[in-house]
Amino acid sequence: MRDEDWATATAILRLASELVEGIQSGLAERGYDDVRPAHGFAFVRLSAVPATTAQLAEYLGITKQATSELVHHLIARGYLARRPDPSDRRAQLLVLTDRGRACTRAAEQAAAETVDSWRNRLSTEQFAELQSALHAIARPGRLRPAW
Amino acid sequence: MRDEDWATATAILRLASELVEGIQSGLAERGYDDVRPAHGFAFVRLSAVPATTAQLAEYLGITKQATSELVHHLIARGYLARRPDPSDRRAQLLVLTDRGRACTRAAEQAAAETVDSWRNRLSTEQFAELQSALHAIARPGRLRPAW
DNA sequence: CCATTTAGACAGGGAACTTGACCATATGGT
DNA sequence: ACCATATGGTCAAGTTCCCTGTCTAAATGG
Repeated sequence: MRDEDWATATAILRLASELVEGIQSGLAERGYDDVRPAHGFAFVRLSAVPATTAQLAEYLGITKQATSELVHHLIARGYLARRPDPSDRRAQLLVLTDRGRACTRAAEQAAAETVDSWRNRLSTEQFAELQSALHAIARPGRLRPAW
Repeated sequence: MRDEDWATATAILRLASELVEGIQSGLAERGYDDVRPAHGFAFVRLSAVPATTAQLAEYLGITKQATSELVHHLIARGYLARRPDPSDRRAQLLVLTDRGRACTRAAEQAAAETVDSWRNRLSTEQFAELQSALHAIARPGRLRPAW
C-alpha cells in the first residue's frame, strides 16, 4: 500500500515534468523562446483579471521585488503592458498584450499536445476516469511553480 | 476538448506542487530541514544503485560541477558517503548513509500522506482507477526536477 | 492633518546553476 | 610499450533568480 502510494507520487512528478518540458519545447518551436515556466503562471493570473505587481507577487508566492523584475522582463519583451489604475495613482495594472495572449494560447496548445499523448496511452473510458479523478482531487486556487 | 485538456494539465501541476510542498513540510517536521527537492531526486537515484558524481549529474540533468557541489553538501550533512570505485581509481561511488536512508524513508512517508489525502477525496474504485491510469501513462526513467 | 500603510523601485547579497580550464587516471590504436 | 584522446572530479568566474533592507510617493484612517 505504501509502495503503491510512492509509485503514484512519482507518477505525478514524472507527468508534471513531462508536461512542463512539453510546454517549454512547444513554446520554443512556436517562437517563444524567452519565457520561463514562472512567466506562464503570471500569464495565467493576468489572463483572467488584470492585477498590480503586488497582487501578482502574492499570487506567485515570491516577493514584490522579484515580481517587479519579472514584470520588467515581460514588458521589455512585449508580453505585458501597464495601464494606470483608476483607483490608485501609485499602482499600475498589468495586462497581457496581443503577443502575451498569443503566447498564452500557444502554451495551452502545447499543453494539450502533451495531454493528448497521455490520452493515446489509455482507453477512452480510462482517460475520462482519469480526467474526472484529477479534477476532483486538484485543489483550486493559485497555480504556482512547484519548487 | 481543448479546455478539458488545459484543465487536466493544470490539475497535474497543482497536484505536483501540493505533493512537493507536502514532502518538504513533512521532512521539516521530521527534522530534515536541510534538504531540497533536488536532493530527493539524488536519493532516489542512489538508493537503487550507487553512482559516481558524473552518473548522478547525467541523471539529474545538471552539470558535473553543480552535482559536485550538491554532493559536497549532502556529505557534509551526513546523508551521503564516498566509497572507492574498484574499477576506476579516479572515481568514487556515492552511497546513502543510514541518515540518508532514513531521510529517504521519511520523504516516502510524507509523500504517502499527501497521496492518502487524495485517496480520501475519491471513492475506492475511483482512486484505484486513478492509480492504474497514472501508472499506465507515466514514462519510466529518470525522475528529475520539473523545472 | 498627521501617523501609518501600501505600491513600486533601487541596492546589495546569496544560492544554485552555468561555461571554461585544469589535473589525474583510463582507454584504445599503433 | 607508448602516446593521443576521453573521462572523473575539482577550481574559478560569471549569470540568473531569488532574497532582505531601504527608500519615495501616494493612499488611508484616526
